[in-house]
Amino acid sequence: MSENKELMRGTVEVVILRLLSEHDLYGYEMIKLVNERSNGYFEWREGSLYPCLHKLEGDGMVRSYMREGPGKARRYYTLTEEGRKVAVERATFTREFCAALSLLLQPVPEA
Amino acid sequence: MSENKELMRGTVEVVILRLLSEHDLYGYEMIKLVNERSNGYFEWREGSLYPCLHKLEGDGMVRSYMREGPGKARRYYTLTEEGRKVAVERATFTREFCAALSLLLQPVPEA
DNA sequence: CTAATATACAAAGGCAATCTATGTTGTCAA
DNA sequence: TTGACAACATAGATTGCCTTTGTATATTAG
Repeated sequence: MSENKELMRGTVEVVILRLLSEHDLYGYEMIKLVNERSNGYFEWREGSLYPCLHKLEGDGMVRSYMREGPGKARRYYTLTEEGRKVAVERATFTREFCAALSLLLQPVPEA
Repeated sequence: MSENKELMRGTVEVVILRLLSEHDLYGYEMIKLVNERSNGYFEWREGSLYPCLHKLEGDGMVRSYMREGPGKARRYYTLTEEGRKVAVERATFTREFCAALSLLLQPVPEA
């Protein structure tokens, strides 16, 4: 499903923000979650995700904290107030963009 | 409408191919057409389009020819047989990708 | 008739998000 | 104890597009 990796561009941030709108998650969990939910259209790897998470943290969109438990300690991410606002805006915009693109790409009517 | 230029990535080629599936067009015309049809979500400029057209021609997806007429001579583009096939495939794939992304970005249900 | 604007094509150079690749540490099952 | 997997991390390369600049012609305004 790697027909066009370029399409993924600009989607990582907004997908992360949307995921965290439901509840806190740790990085590795996001990867599994997205790859399952997208019916194979997304194929996230660590290298795609972690740099982006760090950037979002630097931008004040998310905060992180360690949580101990069974297994290895995990770094959970949570939305800041700003992040929660931006999540809605960007998700809305991106859905509208998808709609506009799909419209442009409608099948050509048969003669 | 330049909230996220990265979203445009990987869309230029498929949109061109889809446009040419209807009838031949020249470059400048494509720009105007897309910017109108997309309700402002696309803001193509020359620098986005022409290099991509040349690439598609190099890849054997399109052919071009000059057409004289009133006004300045224009270079028209037309799909090759291969290009016509790829146009359908890529447009379909991209629409499915948009659907998958929109699904991921569904609004969070209110509590 | 002249200036300004729009049409039309072209290409060099740079950016920035992402991918590839690799590394580390810790856990668990065989 | 060895392999596989979980979990995080980052350096470096890639690449498509944007910005900028350039050319030339056509059209409209004044």
